[in-house]
Amino acid sequence: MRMSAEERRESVVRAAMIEFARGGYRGTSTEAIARRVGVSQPYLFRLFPGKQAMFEAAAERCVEETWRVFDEASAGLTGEAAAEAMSGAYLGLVEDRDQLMMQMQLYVSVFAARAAGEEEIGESARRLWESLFERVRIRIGGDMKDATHFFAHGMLINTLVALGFPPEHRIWGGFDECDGID
Amino acid sequence: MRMSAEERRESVVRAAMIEFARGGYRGTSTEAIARRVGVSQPYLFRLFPGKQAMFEAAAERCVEETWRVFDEASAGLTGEAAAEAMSGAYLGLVEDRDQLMMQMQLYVSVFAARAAGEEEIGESARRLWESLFERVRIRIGGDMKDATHFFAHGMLINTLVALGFPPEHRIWGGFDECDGID
DNA sequence: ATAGATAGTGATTGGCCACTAACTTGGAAG
DNA sequence: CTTCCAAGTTAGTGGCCAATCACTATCTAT
Repeated sequence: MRMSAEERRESVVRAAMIEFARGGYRGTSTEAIARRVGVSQPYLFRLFPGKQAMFEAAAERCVEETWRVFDEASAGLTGEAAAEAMSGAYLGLVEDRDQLMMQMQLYVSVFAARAAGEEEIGESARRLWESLFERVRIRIGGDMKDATHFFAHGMLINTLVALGFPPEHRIWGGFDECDGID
Repeated sequence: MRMSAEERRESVVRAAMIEFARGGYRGTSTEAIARRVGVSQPYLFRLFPGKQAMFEAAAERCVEETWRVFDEASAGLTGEAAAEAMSGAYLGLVEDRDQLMMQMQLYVSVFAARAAGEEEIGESARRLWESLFERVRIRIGGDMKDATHFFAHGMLINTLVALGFPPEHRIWGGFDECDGID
């Protein structure tokens, strides 16, 4: 039950990832996060300065986690082989829809923040994303075009998952032959 | 000032597209939409049964509009030429960020609705999307893989726009050589 | 044992927001 | 001119939710 603040923060981040992924920033109540953690709602504000900080922590964790998946899958590989391994790993993430959706929520939230005049959030999100892009690019051999294709197919997968197309649907077929990059 | 209910509904849909694109479903108040239309907030509820109906109308309009752009750009063309024309047209849409973002908002909202147990919304959204996919696929020659690539790059563009990468940023470079499909 | 610190709760509040009800205005046909 | 309908408004309500405050419980070190 009782745990250190650091441990609690960790479980809050994980719960926040799930809740924000499903409800978006505005559509998620801190109450829902607290319920998932198994803690009272006001206590969240001892662990984080505010709701936004929880979202940012969840978003950052999400990007880190994505790289971890890519990194593990392609350990020791380079070029085309690495690309195929990472594509396969990303397709595996389809099972864990929440992580893919947290990405999407990050994107739309950044846009909302920018539309509301808060550009700093956009900058840090861009840095996060670009650093993931760069690490992937280097891993698959350094070609810009290949990296672009890789990410493009990832973003399409996100969309198909969001819309709820079942993996056996024909639209998913396009991935069978090319595994993310061609 | 005074206009027919049908005309008003039309301007509400346009305003809703902009506001929902920027704020998302939960992050957009009907007050904001009403302000943009130039009408009192309660009057929206005479024109639409509720906020959700406004969102659905905006989403449907957004998909229609996307096809209209593709259709105009590729009129009379087929195959690779059509694909290039449509890719170019989509890149043109980057200027009008709101339309691209409304797409993203549709995707995450569908996921949220599904997470909340409302599957019907997901079904109609999938039908909408799939019908766009099909029309594009046929226009570019019928190949499934080509269509998948086309949409994948579209989704990546959405992401880059959301995050606010300026068009001159190097990450956009990957599009210079292949114009959306390779 | 007990003092101090750290983990955690219950009650509350002020603001926002979707939606309703009751009323007012404008304009076109007879 | 007046009557009637559709366009539009003002005022209000109930519910939700982030954040605060004052409080309690549990551990640890001396």
